[in-house]
Amino acid sequence: MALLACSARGLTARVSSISHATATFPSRASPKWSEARSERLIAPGSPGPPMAALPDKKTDFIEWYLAVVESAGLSDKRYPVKGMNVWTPYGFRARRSLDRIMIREIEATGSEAVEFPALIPQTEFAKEKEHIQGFDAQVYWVTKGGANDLDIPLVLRPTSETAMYPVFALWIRSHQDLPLNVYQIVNTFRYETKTTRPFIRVREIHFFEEHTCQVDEAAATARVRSNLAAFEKMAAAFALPFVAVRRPEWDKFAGAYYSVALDIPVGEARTLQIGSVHHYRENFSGPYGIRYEAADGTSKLVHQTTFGLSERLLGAVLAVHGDAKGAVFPRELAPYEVIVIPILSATAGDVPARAANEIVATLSKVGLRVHLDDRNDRPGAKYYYWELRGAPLRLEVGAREAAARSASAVDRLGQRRTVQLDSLVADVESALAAFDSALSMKARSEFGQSFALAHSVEELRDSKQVRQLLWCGSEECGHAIEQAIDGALLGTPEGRPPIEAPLSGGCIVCGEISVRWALAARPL
RNA sequence: GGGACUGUGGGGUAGCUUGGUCCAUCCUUCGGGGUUCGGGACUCCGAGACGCCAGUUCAAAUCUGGCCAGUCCCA
Repeated sequence: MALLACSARGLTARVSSISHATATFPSRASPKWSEARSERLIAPGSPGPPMAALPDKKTDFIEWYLAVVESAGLSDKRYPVKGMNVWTPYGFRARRSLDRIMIREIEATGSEAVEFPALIPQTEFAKEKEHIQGFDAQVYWVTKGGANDLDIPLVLRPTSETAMYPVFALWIRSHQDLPLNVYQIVNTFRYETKTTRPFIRVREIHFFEEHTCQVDEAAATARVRSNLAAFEKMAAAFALPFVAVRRPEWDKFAGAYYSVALDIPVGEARTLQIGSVHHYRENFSGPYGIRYEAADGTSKLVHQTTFGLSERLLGAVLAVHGDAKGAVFPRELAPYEVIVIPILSATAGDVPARAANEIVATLSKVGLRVHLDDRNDRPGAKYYYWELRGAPLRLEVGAREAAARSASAVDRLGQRRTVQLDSLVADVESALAAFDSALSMKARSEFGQSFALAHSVEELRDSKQVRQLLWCGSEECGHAIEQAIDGALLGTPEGRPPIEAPLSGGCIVCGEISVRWALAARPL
């Protein structure tokens, strides 16, 4: 059983060693990384010494990912508990942006923020059988208060159904109280035994969860659709193309009637689940007694839904948009939208610095997230620095621009243009908009190339893409597909499948003619 | 749960086989000074490590045992 205990000695020893940390590369031994490190390359146009390159994204994806997270200064994973990482100032800014987008879109659908406690009594946690079975191996238990054993052990929330639903039962009396749509953004805890990765698989999760109670199944189904629509808007802000997939029976959320997962393709034939929406029907309202008096006077159970997202979205954005130079943030998610770099020189005096200050003042006045980089470094070093950290747009002002009341704007995809100080806000806005649209176009094109049809079980083997195939819906054939692809049957797309093709032919395993589209891949 | 491997400054490493030549190599990083600033500048000075605990030995980064941490493979 997992306890919260952690070696006090280990903690102090390690913490003292990281107290002055400004380091950029992973500390944990990694043979692949050191191989990659030994390959250095000379940065194009660099007169200086050879610089360390990031590992290759295509061939060493995980190494590349870890190096980007570390060297972009987004997370410090040297905290001495596996899977529990430190949010650095820069990473926390990205997290705030993430929260802001989620909050904006969910509140637009009439959901309200709440916060429930992190500790859940075992007695409440145990009420829904499938749910506890699903989480049993993953929960942290709090069993002591000081030196005394607690009479009822407490679960550190792995998700909040069992914390909220006893209270929902108190809140809801009549159909007038419905729908109840609430969400919270809190940390949840899951005892992962597999290898943990910053943002993607962690033990302390920065989690978004919406929980709703509806009058009946149809209303709950409508809520699921509304959540999917809300996510579409969030995904637009992240420039992340995704596919919503109804998971097969054997892979749905513990306790759900059905689960719709939000998946994105990453790398070769791999997918990453970045969120999920669940329809619970009466599966939880029964055990927790969440009933209401209907207009006709009868007592009914509510139908519930949930919508879950997490910091993994940040990982997904890095994985999808990042490149050989490092992270790439879409405008809304970026810690800073605009970086201003004065180009100093002995002959220009303080002219560039004054222009830079004017730019920062103008842009921050309208609420843009701007950062002035006035460190004593060469401009080129700053360009590389902010490219690594994924800043969408940088403005360079030297003597030439200052004299012309302009600045050079270069976006993270390398597009260069000139902006005028006298129409600065509009010019910067349009540069950012152009960058975002180029970024989503690029992502959409890569998304499109990540899927391929499979016409037979044979074609699943050694897939380089996510496979779309015909499936009869049986568990037996599903498992045969999973075995062939050495991964998972993700399920059936909600709405249009990634590849639009006529639904003709039979199940690729058994030949049955009554079929649907399904997707298969190797989850990351 | 079973097996294999790894642990050296903030990051990456050399040294370990054959104990001494190691108050530990190199790159990067960090602090201070000067010069410089349109794609990773230069220079001078300085800072920083053998995972932990025992054992063997005249002598341990190096050998042995235990512990802790991490990585990979299998169930």
